[in-house]
Amino acid sequence: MTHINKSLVVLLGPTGVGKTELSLELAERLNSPIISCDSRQLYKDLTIGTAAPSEFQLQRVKHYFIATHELTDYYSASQFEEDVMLLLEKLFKTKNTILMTGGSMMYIDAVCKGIDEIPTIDEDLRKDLYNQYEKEGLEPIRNQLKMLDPVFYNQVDLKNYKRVIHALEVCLMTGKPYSELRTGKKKERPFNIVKIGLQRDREELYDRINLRVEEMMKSGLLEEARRFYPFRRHNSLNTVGYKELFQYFDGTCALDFAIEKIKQNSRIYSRKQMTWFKKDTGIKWFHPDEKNKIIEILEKSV
RNA sequence: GGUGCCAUAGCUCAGUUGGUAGAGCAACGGACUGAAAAUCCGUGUGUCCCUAGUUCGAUUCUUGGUGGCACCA
Repeated sequence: MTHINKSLVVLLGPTGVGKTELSLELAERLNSPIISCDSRQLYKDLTIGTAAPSEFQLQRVKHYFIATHELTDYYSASQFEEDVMLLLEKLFKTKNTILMTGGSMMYIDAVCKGIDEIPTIDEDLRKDLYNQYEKEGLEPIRNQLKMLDPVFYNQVDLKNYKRVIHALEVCLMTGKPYSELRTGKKKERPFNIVKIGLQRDREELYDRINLRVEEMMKSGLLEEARRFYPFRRHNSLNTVGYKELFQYFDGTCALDFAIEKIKQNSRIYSRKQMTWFKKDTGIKWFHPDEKNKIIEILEKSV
């Protein structure tokens, strides 16, 4: 059923643009909790390095998907879609407008556009394939994929091991070609979606990112990273701000170099986010200072 | 002050037996359907320090500058 009076407001933008601060104000104004849409802030304890909302901010507005998962947990865009859809169903019973904010592009799309129904891969199967990949390289895996799903084999970037391996995983797991399960169909949602994009001039954004990294270091990012060094093989720690410091701990680079790399990788990440967002013509863009304009738009559209 | 070496992309440097140049890093563009802050792909952006010669043609050879480094005073 469609609730035409229900709206999901999505506040998005590149890392460091100023989403968190504005999201609190908007949430209060909309009388909404905040659904965080961040593939790293959802892990417990990655507080400094992911610039997660502070204790104080979390008290100010109820947040979902902040520090809810263990560093060793497996999580994905598809699970996020499922979790958020269930949550929205519940929240919309008492509220007409819900705010979601974050910069994880695929998570946003999973909620707004949906994602195909493909089973989560069995842990052992994934392990086996990665063992094979480490021992024999990608070639044998490519060949298997070519046999099981020649259609996808011809589409996929054959150098991108994650895509190749995942396609084969799905084939082996389901007994069906991966390409058959990939419909790419957009799911209809029973609520309106309003996307607000936050944007700054590149120089301004880069300055903020660089400064924020310095502040993270002052706040104790080095100690935070050292604490989770034992977890470095987990995906949750394959994250800008941690992986560079792990290299320093490994002794493969100097601390100053690692810090510069964090800044650089954050800047690169912000560009990748913008590359993705630019394709989405449904986003209305604003500078974070244009708060009144944003509120005006929201009052008109929700 | 003298002698020697160097000056080429944002940086570190190749190179052109004279036909206006290319690597790494950086920078920038892009792809993206269950690990996405992941993973992968693409692009050279240049007064070859300045000046005057030689030459059909000079970033390359020669003269004179300028700047840097080293050694000798």
